[in-house]
Amino acid sequence: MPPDAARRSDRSRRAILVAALELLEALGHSRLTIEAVAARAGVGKQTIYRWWPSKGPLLFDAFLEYGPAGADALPSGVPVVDLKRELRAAAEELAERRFDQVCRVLVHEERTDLVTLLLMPRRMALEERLRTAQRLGEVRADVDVSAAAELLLGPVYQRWFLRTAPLTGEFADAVVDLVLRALTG
Amino acid sequence: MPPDAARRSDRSRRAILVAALELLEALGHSRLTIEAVAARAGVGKQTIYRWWPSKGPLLFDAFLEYGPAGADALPSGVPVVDLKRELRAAAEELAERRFDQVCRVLVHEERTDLVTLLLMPRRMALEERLRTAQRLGEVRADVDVSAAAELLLGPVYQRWFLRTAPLTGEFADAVVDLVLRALTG
Amino acid sequence: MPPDAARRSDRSRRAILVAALELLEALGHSRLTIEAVAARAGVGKQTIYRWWPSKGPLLFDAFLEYGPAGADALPSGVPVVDLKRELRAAAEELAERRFDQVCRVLVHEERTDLVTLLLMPRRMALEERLRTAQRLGEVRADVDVSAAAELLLGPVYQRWFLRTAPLTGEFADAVVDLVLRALTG
Amino acid sequence: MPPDAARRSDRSRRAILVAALELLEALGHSRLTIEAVAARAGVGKQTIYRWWPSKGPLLFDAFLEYGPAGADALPSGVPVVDLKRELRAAAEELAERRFDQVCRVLVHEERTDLVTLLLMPRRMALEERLRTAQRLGEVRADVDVSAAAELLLGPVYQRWFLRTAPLTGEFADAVVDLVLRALTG
DNA sequence: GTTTAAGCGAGACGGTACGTCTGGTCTTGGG
DNA sequence: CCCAAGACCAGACGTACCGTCTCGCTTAAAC
Repeated sequence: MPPDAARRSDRSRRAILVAALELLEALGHSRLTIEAVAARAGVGKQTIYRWWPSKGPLLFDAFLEYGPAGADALPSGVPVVDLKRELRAAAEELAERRFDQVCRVLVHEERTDLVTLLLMPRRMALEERLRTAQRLGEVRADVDVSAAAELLLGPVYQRWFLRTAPLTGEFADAVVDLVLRALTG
Repeated sequence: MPPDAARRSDRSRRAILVAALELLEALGHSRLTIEAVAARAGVGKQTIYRWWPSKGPLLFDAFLEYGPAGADALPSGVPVVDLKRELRAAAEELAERRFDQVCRVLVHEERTDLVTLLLMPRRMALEERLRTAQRLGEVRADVDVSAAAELLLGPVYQRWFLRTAPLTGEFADAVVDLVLRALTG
Repeated sequence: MPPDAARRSDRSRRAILVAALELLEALGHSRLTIEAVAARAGVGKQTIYRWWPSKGPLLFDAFLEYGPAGADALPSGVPVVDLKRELRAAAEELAERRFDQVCRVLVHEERTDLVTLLLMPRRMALEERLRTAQRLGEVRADVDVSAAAELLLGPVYQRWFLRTAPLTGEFADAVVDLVLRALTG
Repeated sequence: MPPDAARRSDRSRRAILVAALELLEALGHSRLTIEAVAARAGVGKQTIYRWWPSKGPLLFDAFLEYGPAGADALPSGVPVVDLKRELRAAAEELAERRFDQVCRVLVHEERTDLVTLLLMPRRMALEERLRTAQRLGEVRADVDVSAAAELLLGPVYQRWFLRTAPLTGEFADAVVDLVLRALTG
């Protein structure tokens, strides 16, 4: 039977999540071991295995709880500016070591549900900006917002994941400019 | 000092590469072990470690040598048709188990140089089609072919490694249609 | 830090010792591997390495625990008879495969302290008989019992480890007869 | 078929024997590997395996060829003095590292024929002294010279092989004194 | 207030694979 | 055809982690 969450030690839980993130940053995803997390957290291995099935979900929780706040600037109302801001923010997020490594663990474990969850807020915000742009007539009305978001994020994700080229703000801007040409009347 | 490549046993080399691919297909990248490859190839483990540092480069070589031939159809000369063909081919390649698994091992081992190498031929072909289109005036002369290729491939690669949605031919076509709008006069 | 002996699994410990002796008997000391002992005992290799540094001490413990009982006959009180009995017993012990093989492993690993420990009981018994003989006046009072024991055991041990000649009971008797001439008035 | 001894390279042979003894002295018998001998001798491994079946015979040859000369003093004619000289010489020989290690390899490989060959000269000399003593009436005529030699050497070999106690000249003398009591009228 | 019964730190356990080392054989090119 | 060199197959070595298990010990709810 599953463990009783009510009696769970919050002290241990937090120690584990913090230790996981610290080690992830220090060692990278492939050298991170559950054993080391337990040792650094001063916790029995079983306490980790009791609450998480593997590294992936553990790091996911760790990131959710101790990851960066991500307080975004308010939209300016100018579509092209806001879209660029949003895509640059996405690129910067991916460049952060913790975020990057967590995502890579999740991709490696094929936990796409969790990766998606992690990437979703950014995507929702981007779609919101696209809808605004649509309302203002800067994007054609027949454009599928979801497809458009994929078009914008695709090149960014690719550069991140495959590291084919540096993931700069200028690149993000260029993508926005190019894609916008496809979306305008 | 490094081993003497001139005296290398080609018989063993081929047996190892074949065994690696077979086991990769049967077990997937996470269950594939060097030990099993050696056993199936009828080879000492040392013979693998002598020539490859880890699973990643081993599978890379295996795929290069015994991967699919990739005999592509001749270009039709109609840019939109050829671009769609090319992007569909890229998507189909990624969907193939062997290719997928090899790439994932390489990403996990942080050997993105090799992933890039693996993906490069497709990209080169795509850029060639774009240049043809440019010559025919279907793509503006000022468009950066490399950036355009990234725009086309980005969404496809994203769906592949994040598995956020099925990687169909229709999707590839849609990407081409959308991006072409950005690239035409 | 060293492992916690209190939490040691006695089941595993016994299984390992038994397996070690069985394999020693079946294979001889040079073909005996830790790996095989672990497999036969149904135990992880680490459980052996955790508690023993090498084959030598492992086999030593195994022999101490599961070696022959050594229930010796009561002394008859006749010195020459008891000395012969004792030396014959020593010779027979050395002829036993398990004992022989354990000693050879220990000598090879330069653990002569343990060999000595293994041979000590026999020697103590022999010295006891010599003291009795001394009390009865069959051995001169000024004889060093320890040196005398060495004189008796030396030829036996020599034949054992050099295998220069068969180690028979008659030989042991002859040694006793000869040495006694040196020890009597 | 066996290799053709006539075409054997004497240069290699000597280099191997010297290297073997040097490494034996440096590493001890259990850490000595054929591989290291070949490397140090600048010789292919096969050249060793072609001419010697294992470490034992190799070291035996090495010792015979490059071991100490052992030019012994002339006998004094006084039996007890000569016997003591002889047994002390035996003890000193065994104390020498090279001799010791070669013997141990041979004992470990159960090549008692070769050990015997190595120890035989000493034993022959000792028996010669015993026969002289017998001729001079210091040893009874009915004493079996061979058995007597065994009685003398046994304790010495034992202390050497098992290292139960230091193998001093005094000890050798004491053995002679004690045993002589058994051999005189 | 005691008594349970869980979670907990600790770490031993049976396993699996690692990457290294050595043994003994086979192959290649040079002399 | 011997030799140096060293690649080869084979398989044991000792280590690192895996995920499970068992120990006492808190510790908080249920009695």
